Amino acid sequence: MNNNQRRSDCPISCSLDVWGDKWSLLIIRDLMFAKQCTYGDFLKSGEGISTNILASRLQAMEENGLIEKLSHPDSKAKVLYRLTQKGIDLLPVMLEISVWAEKYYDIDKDRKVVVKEYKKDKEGFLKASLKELKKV
Amino acid sequence: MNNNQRRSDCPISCSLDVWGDKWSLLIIRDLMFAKQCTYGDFLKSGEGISTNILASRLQAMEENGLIEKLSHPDSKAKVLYRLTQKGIDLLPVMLEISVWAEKYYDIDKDRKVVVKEYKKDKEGFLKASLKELKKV
DNA sequence: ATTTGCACTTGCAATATGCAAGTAAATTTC
DNA sequence: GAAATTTACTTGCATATTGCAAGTGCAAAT
Repeated sequence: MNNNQRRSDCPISCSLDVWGDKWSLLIIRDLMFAKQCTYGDFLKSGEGISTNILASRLQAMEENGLIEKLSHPDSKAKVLYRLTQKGIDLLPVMLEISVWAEKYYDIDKDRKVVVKEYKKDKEGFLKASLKELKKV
Repeated sequence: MNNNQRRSDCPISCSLDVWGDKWSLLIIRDLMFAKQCTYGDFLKSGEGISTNILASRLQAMEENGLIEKLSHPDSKAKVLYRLTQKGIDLLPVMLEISVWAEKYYDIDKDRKVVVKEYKKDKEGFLKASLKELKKV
């Protein structure tokens, strides 16, 4: 799949090597909103990722330390995915992407509210959200 | 190529539809640093984009209003590419990506300096950089 | 008039994606 | 307790995208 060679030591390039595709950040998004997700939860997301791509992205992101697998308390058949600290640290990136998209595209109204709150007091919003994400 | 269908009205998804691949943000990066670039300048960048991919990305980003083409003052054979306001507005995204990468990867020391400056006073740094980018 | 530089295009092989169907273990249902 | 269902994947194959190398056409320099 994705061999883990860096293309350069540019931070943008490094980042794209890790999550620069059409799906990885959507998985991260789901985890940021829901905190924990099962494989099936990701499949249910609106964009319709196909199951083989989902499996390959989850594996790559686990190998790159963005997410981790946990055993589900309810059942051995289920797996819980969760963000690591490295994954949680993508929050500011996700929020700035949202701010940009909100300026130029029609986006979901719930997310518009988040953007508005964030813009009002970026540092404060980040601090509170990070605290919340780290909780579990 | 890239048909311009939205996958959903999620801001992350919208954004990825526009620049979510391994190359677009590197082109944006070059333009943010150099302000103006020719086709040949992009080809010379460290990551080694191939010429057909470069052409397709430039076209897509022009169609999506991130960049624009200008005639080169020196020669009719040359073309200058420049960021539009929409492209310039990706600056906070680029900076937060850099902050993330700087935390987890070994990055170029010049970029480390930029990250350090940005983190010291985000709003101030942004304001100054935006002003500088809009100048030309 | 010929060569060089610049911005692309084209052809083709290699890789990645998307869809549909399949598998294996764990759980639920009868 | 056997059979059906749920869950997390894997496999096969068609299609789309990428990457490499070579080619084209116009402008400018020699």
